[in-house]
Amino acid sequence: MSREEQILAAATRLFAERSFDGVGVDAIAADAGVTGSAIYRHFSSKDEILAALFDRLIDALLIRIGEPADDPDAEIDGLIAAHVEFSIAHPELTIIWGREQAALAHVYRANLQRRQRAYVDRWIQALDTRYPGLSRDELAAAVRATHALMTSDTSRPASTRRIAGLGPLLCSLAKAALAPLGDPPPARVAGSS
Amino acid sequence: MSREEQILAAATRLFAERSFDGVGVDAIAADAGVTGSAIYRHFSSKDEILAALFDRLIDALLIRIGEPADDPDAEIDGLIAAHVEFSIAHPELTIIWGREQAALAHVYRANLQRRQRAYVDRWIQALDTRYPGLSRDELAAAVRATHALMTSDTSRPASTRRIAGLGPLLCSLAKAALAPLGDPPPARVAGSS
DNA sequence: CCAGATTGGAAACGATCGTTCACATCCGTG
DNA sequence: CACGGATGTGAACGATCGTTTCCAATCTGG
Repeated sequence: MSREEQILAAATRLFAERSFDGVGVDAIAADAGVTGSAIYRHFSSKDEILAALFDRLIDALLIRIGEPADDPDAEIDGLIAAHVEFSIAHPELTIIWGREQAALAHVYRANLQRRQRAYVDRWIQALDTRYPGLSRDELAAAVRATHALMTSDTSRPASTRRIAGLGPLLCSLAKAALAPLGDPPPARVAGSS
Repeated sequence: MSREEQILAAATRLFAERSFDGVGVDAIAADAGVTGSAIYRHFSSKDEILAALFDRLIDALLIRIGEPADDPDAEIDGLIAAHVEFSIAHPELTIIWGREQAALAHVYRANLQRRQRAYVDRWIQALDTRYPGLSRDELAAAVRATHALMTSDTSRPASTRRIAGLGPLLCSLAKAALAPLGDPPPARVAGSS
């Protein structure tokens, strides 16, 4: 594990436990086994560390969702499973993702928002196909609601035990939450009733 | 509006926009029309301001939910409506609630957690009555998931427009999300099929 | 009008913040 | 061995942090 990765791992842990503004570079460096000034051999600023974390986060997320499925229901199920699995596999990054976006310096924010929008658009596309007739604002709100539901375990106090079978539970809740968005569209060709 | 309320209003706005650690007492005071040191005429510390915000937040929430309803479905619907309406009426407090709990000083944390547990227990009771047979951990996870869904609009970028009919949409999504928890329990006395 | 309490401002405190700089150490390559 | 680049340390920087202190202004009740 390179020093750079050690620093990122320490920053991930500390940013999640406290916050970006609540953690100093000296604390991150100490957790990585060096002194504060050594941070600047690997990152040009504290902000760049946070930006690197967001970049890795989106990478890990985009890798999980793969290529779109043809069947609308299968596509949504795949997106849900990927998102839930990510939030369980990387709880600390998930916490940072939901909490520290405003703390990201303006210089790096545009890039994060662009990649993030690509991810959300994939969701909106999937929902629009499966539940047609909704406005883009409504679709975006539904996506936000579903994402919040799936990452809700990160708001659990760190002391409490993570329950077994959490992933399937969150998947079923997320899938069910989308039901009121509408009935499935009619199949392209006439067939079964 | 008393100076104390002005300070709390300024703190609410700034803590929500930036974060607790990211806002200095001078900024809060300036927003309230005084200098930084004047803060300490009304609050003993910056932490006490945050504690006061949490206290008011729980107050506003507990007032909204009122007394428990007899019908399990009506009770859940009431809880959902109250929570959604609160998060829409007080978006800044909702942001702070979800983001700054760890920033609250240890001295004030126990009180917040006690009152918050009372609120969550009311939810767990309602869900346990309507969807019996689940473990307490599962119920707690479902409550967290539903709460996250209902407050998801606070993760919207501040620049985007809030959509009309957001409240009913979130209510229906929240209600539907609970469906996979199980079928309704049989009525106490034999009657309609 | 005056005594006392309330409220606010200016300045300063020690601490911590992110960052830089000068210097030492190490390591691979010639 | 000599050398240059990569890596790390310790000290210091200006800035900002939360807080305290001292003093002035304002208000209130007798």
